[in-house]
Order: sequence, then structure tokens, then C-alpha cells
Amino acid sequence: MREKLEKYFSYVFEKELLDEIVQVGVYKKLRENEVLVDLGDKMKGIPLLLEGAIKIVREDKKGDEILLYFLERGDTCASSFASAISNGKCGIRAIAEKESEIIFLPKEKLDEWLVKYKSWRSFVIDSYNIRLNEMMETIDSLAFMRMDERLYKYLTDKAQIMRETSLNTTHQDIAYDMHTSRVVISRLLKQLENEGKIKLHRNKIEILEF
Amino acid sequence: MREKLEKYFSYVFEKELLDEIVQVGVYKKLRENEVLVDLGDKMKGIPLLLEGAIKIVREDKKGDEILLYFLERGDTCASSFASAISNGKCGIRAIAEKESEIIFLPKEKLDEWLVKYKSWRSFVIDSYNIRLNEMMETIDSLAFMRMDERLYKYLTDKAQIMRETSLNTTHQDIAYDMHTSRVVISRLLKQLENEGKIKLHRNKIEILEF
DNA sequence: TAAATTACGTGATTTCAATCACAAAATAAT
DNA sequence: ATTATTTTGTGATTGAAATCACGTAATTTA
Repeated sequence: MREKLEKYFSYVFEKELLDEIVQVGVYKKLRENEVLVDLGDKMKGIPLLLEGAIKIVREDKKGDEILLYFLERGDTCASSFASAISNGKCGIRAIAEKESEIIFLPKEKLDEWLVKYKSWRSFVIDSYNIRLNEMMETIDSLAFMRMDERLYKYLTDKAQIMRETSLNTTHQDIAYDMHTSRVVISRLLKQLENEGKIKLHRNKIEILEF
Repeated sequence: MREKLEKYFSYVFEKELLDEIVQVGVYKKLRENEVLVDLGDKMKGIPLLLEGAIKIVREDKKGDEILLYFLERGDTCASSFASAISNGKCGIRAIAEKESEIIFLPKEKLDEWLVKYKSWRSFVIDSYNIRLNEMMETIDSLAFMRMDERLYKYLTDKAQIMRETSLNTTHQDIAYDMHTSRVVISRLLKQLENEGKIKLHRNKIEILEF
């Protein structure tokens, strides 16, 4: 745990803070598709992502869902932070897109560290900002882009997060993330293939052009 | 300034912090439609909203815009906070929807107060959370709702923020905020009027049902 | 290996919103 | 008061996406 922590956080956190994290943090391995946070959960702390990729999804009453953004190593879940500190509920669901490793930090320390460590304050503020910006990008996509553009952005973004040029996914899964129907996705994927940007296989999409 | 500050923030901030705010804060009155923050601005501090209503808008390269959310008294602009602390640019525009009063807090104090005042930490974290939740609501609207539902939500939300049951606005203005065309808005407004939810006048919309 | 399930392909139709085109009413400017 | 501008109303058309309805291919399961 210490190694991984050093690897991605030694330039982010002060030595003393790293020590504290090692002491109180709980290491956890997530298997693919494991649900880390679910709608309405009360958070007992927040996760630091050491390795892997986590999908953050919003769901409404009717069960419709839409992808908000992905987290990658070095990230934390800003929604959890608020929820943890205020004892409120979390309005999102977090699912591991692939096997991932996290350190779970207990909420009792979160406020204490804000006082003690400048690096922690920066990290928290930065995290919020990154997340606000991601949300704005999502809003941009929904408000300004056509479905084919959104789809291509989805594919390239996800490939980047997953650090792969091929995605193992079905058309239906993409449709869920983008809140549209499988038929629409299938057609647009075929169109992207005809444009030479991707190559389609069963359960797999190769991205040829970024 | 002290009075207004006490009125909305005496239960939020400690006495010592209120004193500091009075010392370093710069009071400013905004006239209707005044631009408080523009795209790409570097923030030298953050605004506390004492009175009035401020619209936060996102704009893309092509000049298309969409409303993100409204701020009301007691609120602050979370986007500015990050931008101020990190010296980064602000991706939004803030416009006074009506005459408003703010206190501008210089960025030098923001981090210092995080260490000194528990109430400041809570306020900042809460602000971020409220904003994240507002953004999620905006995403919900865009992803899950039809235009007529979005429009009705827009009208009732705005009426609430403005503390009026009538809105002084044109169909075109609404169209800009919702990133659609005037024709679409006119038709849907007429439809809402036929349903008895609103009453239309020139430059004015009465909301009959909340 | 046969049957069931899952994933993908594609035509046809419908719906919601965007766009075009124009007219009428209200208000502001000269 | 006449003209110009702004705001609103509405028919007709187009376009993107959603939905319906199948068919086929690849995999799994029995």
C-alpha cells in the first residue's frame, strides 16, 4: 500500500500526511463492476483511487441513468467528501470499470487534515474543481453536441481512462451510460466504423483514431 | 454592510470571522444585468452574495450558452473559489439577474481562513456540495426531461430565486438560457398557458401554479 | 449437438425539437 | 402621428433520435 501511495501521491501530499494516511487508511481491492458507492449511501469516509478506473453514474427516480464522469488513479470522489463530512446522502453510484485499488479514509480525519496540512487543503479544493469542470463538460456534451459526437467523445474518453485502445463493452452498455437506446448506438457505431474511426467486434470496439 | 452580513451569515460564521470579513471584504452593488465574472477571467477573490440573484451561465466556443444555476443570498460562487486559489481561469459567466449586493473577499484570506475557522471550512465544503448537486440537477434536466418539463422547471425555479410570482423576461431570453429557439419556447409557453399553469403577457410571465 | 441466450444489424414509423417563413400586435423612436 | 423595432403567434417543413419490429450471427447452456 505504501508503495502505491508513494507512487501517485508523494508529490501531492506532505510526508507527515502520507504517514497518517498509511496509519488510518484502509486498503481495499475492487473487482470489476463492484459497486463502491450506491444511491442514498451515507459515506463513512472517502476513497483515494490508487489504481484502476471508476465510473460515476447519476440515476433518477424512474431508474434512468447517465454517466457523469470517470475517476482514475490519483482521483477522489468529491461527492463522497461532502456527503461524508455533512453526514448527508450521496446522489450518485460509483462502479469499478475494472479491477481497482483504493484507500478508504475515515471521515473523522477529513476536517482535521484540512487544518493540519496545506497539501490536503489543495487536494480537496483541486478535487472539487476538477469534478465541477467534468460536470460542466458533461453538460456541454448534453446541451451542445449531437449524439454521434457524444458517442465518439465517450469512446475516446473511456479508452484514455482505461488506458486501452480497445474497449470491452456492448452496445447496450454504452446506451445505458449515454441514456439512449441500443439501436441508436449500434447505428452510430456503424457510422463511425464507416468513417474509419473505429473497428467493431463482438463485445469489443477498437478505436483507430483519437 | 455589517447589518446585511449579520442578517444572512451570523448563524453561518463565527464572530471573529465576521469581524475579519468586515475588515477585508469589499462591498459592491451590482445593477441588473451587470457581468460579475466573465469567461476566462482570473479571479482575485470570491463573492459572497448578500442580496439579489445571480445567474451562472456556461458558454462554448461557438458562443452557444446554457444556464447552469442561480445563486441567491447566502450563496457563493464555487467555481470562483477554485479559480481564485489556483490562479486558474473561470469557465463560466456570472450575471446579476436583478440588482444585487455582494462582498468581495480577497483570495489571500481564503486558505488562511480554512485553517483558522471551522465555520469557514464548513461553508466552503457546503458550497461545493450545493453546487455539485445543482449541476447534477441540471444534468438530470438535460438528460431525462422533455423541453416542456424543463421549461416549467425553469420558470418555477427562477420565480423562487427572484422571489416573485411573475417574471419579467422575453421568450427569447428564456430560449438563450435553455439553449433552444424562441419559436420552441413560445409554443411551449402557450401550451403551459392552456394548461392553466401560467399566464402570458408581453415581457412578463405570471406563474399560477407551483 | 440442439436449444436458448446474448449481441448486433437494419428497415419502417413516430415523436420531439429545430428551422424556415411570415404575420400581427405592442412599444419605442423620430 | 408615422415609422421602426421588438415581441409574440403560428403554419409548414426538416432533421435527429426514439421506438417498433424483425432477422441474423455468435456464444452459452442443457
